[in-house]
Amino acid sequence: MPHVSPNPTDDAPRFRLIFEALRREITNGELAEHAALPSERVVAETYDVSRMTARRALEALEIEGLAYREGRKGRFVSPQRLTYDISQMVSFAADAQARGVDLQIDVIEAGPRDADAKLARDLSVQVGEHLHSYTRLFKISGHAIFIETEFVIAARFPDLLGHDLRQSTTLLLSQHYNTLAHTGDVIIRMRGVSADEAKLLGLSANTAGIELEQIIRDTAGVPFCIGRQIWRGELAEFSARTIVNSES
Amino acid sequence: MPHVSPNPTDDAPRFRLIFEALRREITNGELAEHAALPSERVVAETYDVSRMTARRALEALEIEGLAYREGRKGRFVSPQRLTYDISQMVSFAADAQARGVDLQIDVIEAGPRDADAKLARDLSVQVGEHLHSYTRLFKISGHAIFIETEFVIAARFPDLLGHDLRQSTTLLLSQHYNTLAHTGDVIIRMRGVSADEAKLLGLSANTAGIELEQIIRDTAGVPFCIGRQIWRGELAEFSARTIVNSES
DNA sequence: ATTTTTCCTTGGTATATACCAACCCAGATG
DNA sequence: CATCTGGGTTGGTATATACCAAGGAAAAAT
Repeated sequence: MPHVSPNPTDDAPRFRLIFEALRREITNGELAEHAALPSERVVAETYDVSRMTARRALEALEIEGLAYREGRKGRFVSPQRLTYDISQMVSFAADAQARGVDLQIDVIEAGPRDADAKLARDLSVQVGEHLHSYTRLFKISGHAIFIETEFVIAARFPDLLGHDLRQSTTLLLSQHYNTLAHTGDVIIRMRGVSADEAKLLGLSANTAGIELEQIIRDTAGVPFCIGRQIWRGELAEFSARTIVNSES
Repeated sequence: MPHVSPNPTDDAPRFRLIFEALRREITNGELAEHAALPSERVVAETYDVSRMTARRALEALEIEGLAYREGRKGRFVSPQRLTYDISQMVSFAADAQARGVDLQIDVIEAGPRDADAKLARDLSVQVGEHLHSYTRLFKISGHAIFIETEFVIAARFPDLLGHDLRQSTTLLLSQHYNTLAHTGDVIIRMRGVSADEAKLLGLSANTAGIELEQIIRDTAGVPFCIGRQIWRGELAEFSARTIVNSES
């Protein structure tokens, strides 16, 4: 009997009730991290709603950060959020390895790239300056977390791309080129992931993610690296320690 | 003729093509900031798709940060993103006023509140300690930007709620209680807004937003204020200046 | 001139259906 | 044994429809 009109017991939308029921299952621990959630069709049948309504409930879980999709395999319970400390300029890779996390870095692309207007400005070089550019996918325990593209001044780091990029580049730059990250500017914003990014992250296009843009400077205050990361928004959180410029 | 099968000219989903067409209109400047976008029904007719498909295209614009919804009034072009510098502990209110922004603060709620486990830990007080709590809605040029709830130790700031809260509380605390923000910890994460928050921000429930949690400490390093903000994700970005702890 | 009413537009929710592409696994084939 | 091949699963896209509630604006009543 379709269109029976609003729910009699509760005036909240039906997808919301389903969402709350599933959320309870997750927070109660009935569903463990990375456990498979019921599929759209199963949810639809279980709660006697259409598949579209079931989907809305499941999508609400994703937005809430409680679930994630893995391509066409299904939906799964999100693990605890990963905290990334942006005020410690220590590289994510070095930090993760130090904490014994099962980190894996895939190199997606690496090659030369000339500075466009924005890169030139951020790196304080001329437009057209030769840069190295490399894009890497960071995974933890097999789960994609974020994609990072970095741009460094080629003249300053000759043959950088000849090294193995599946490791912390912070360490690489300090060990082989005597360049130490000292200060940096970071910008964080929410935005939709592109089709390419979605594919790498195992998301569907137009999912919201968090973009992190970093300008990294050496001890002399000279910028030498631009990093752009796009994170799965539901898996990460960013912490910072701030000290006031005591203008008192 | 329904179900005519994939688009012949382009194999991208149809909602994506519409999304891109609308995006072009926005980035080209054909649609100004805060200008009304065509409604779901108009888009559906214009591009000869069903309303659901039209809706998907419009929702993609929201995720991308290019559009926002205002209740049931319609969708509008997002203004330029607001940058909030989290490493300058200067209050948002004071900063905005200094830059001549038309900021308006609505007090939603204010009253006593006892510390729960998490608040007690963050403020280094006993569970049950009396706190002042107040929730305020920040708007710029009439557009809601974020909701902030702050918790301060009541004993330290007697009669704080007797003051006008429609101003920078950073200033309030420094002028009347001689307490200066000096250091702070910030956490940023993406999460869905609750139904209440959505109403205040003029969003629909289960839209993604950005949550910002701050612990603010005085010059002696003693925490005295916890702030929790939930931002419209598409309208904001957060910047930070970081200095490495030079562990070299 | 002000208030009330009505109507239309807008997004919000929901159903029912259809076909597609990717994926996984089990069973058949080589 | 390894490699194909189906069939079933999953989400992805898309249509067509229906009714609701909130909001705005113009029309009607006061």
